[in-house]
Amino acid sequence: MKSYYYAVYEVTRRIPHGKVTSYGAIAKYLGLKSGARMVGYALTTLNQSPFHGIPAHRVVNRNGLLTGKVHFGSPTRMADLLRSEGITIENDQVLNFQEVFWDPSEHLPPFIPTEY
DNA sequence: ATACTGACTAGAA
DNA sequence: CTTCTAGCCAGTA
Repeated sequence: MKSYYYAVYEVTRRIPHGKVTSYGAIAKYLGLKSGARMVGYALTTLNQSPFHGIPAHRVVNRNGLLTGKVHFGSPTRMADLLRSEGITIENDQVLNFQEVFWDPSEHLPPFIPTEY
């Protein structure tokens, strides 16, 4: 497993309760060029990794769409988790996306690649 | 080793 | 406005 996977997990773990972020935002914070896809891939392996307490449901795509919901077992699991945190979901999409969006590069200290 | 597949996204057509 | 395309790179067959 590649090292930046851990970085992705760390960032995801720090998303505040009731907030969401996007794959691209995480990729940008980590300095992965166009690496949004890799972020999604890293989260895919989350199911079989030792990291289970990670709030992966707080990561959506740039439009606030719940693109990763198919990985949560039930079709409504991801949306339910988000709703339980006070986020409004309709049609698998975050309605108040702007308000609940949390940008890692604005709330976390600068990422240092050498620490992984 | 080659081919194909994605929890993506920005830009071109 | 809506597709389409390229770039991204680890897994799997």
